[in-house]
Amino acid sequence: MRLVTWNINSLRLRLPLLQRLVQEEQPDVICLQEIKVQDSEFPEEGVKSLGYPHVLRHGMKGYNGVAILSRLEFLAKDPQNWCAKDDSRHGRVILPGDLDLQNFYVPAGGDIPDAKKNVKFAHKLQFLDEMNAYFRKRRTKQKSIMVGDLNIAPLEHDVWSHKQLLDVVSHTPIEVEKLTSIKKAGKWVDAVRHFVPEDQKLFSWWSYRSPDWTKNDRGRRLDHIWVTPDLQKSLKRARIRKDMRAWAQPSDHVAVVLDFD
DNA sequence: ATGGTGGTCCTACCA
Repeated sequence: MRLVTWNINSLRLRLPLLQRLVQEEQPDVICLQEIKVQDSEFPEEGVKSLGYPHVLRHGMKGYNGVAILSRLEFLAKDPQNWCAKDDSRHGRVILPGDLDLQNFYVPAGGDIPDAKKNVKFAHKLQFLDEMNAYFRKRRTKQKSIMVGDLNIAPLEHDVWSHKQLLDVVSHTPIEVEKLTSIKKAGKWVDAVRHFVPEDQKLFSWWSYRSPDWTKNDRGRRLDHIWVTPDLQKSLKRARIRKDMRAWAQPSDHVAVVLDFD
């Protein structure tokens, strides 16, 4: 089984890049974030012709939006709202074998890491609290995977400079603490760090706001794949497709690829 | 301390 998560930053604009990714990886399931297309404009035929007849889409006009594309049928699908907002940040499917798969697009949180001065940061923290409550409340679930652009780089070597990013939204102590708490609540295993030691730098995002993204490699690991402990022994391989950042007209995020039995 | 680029949609907003 091959699973991919990718913040595509506009599905319609980057459908050709999705096609290239499909040709190169042949994933069974693809979780997308920031599709930036409302459901009525969703490129249904384009996605199906890539070999994905089963689609969950949860979009809105202009912003956000997630989708799950699958070669396997869904036993159930269930997009969900968070923070009492209909802002298209989540989708969940059950795959054959009762594999539970959740796809999240956590709010980025704006520029100022202070919930009193910045409502976007307050929204991000509230979203994380709701995720925590959700995973704490549901029974210990097996065969469960959660992926997405979580907009937090939790570990010291998930950012290019731990010291310089301590006060930068995505790597502040309060965000890291809340994400770590969610991880504990769901007993999640970080499927990528399962294969890559924590002292090794690892990024999935490089800002557009740099004339040369390769210079000094100033990235962050914002995109994640977590699995429940029962799946840990099934994990085969995980990769972050850094090379995709050098594609023509790229997303600022690259795909994370997981192989498992 | 500041501004840098790229997406949607049409005037700013968001990343």
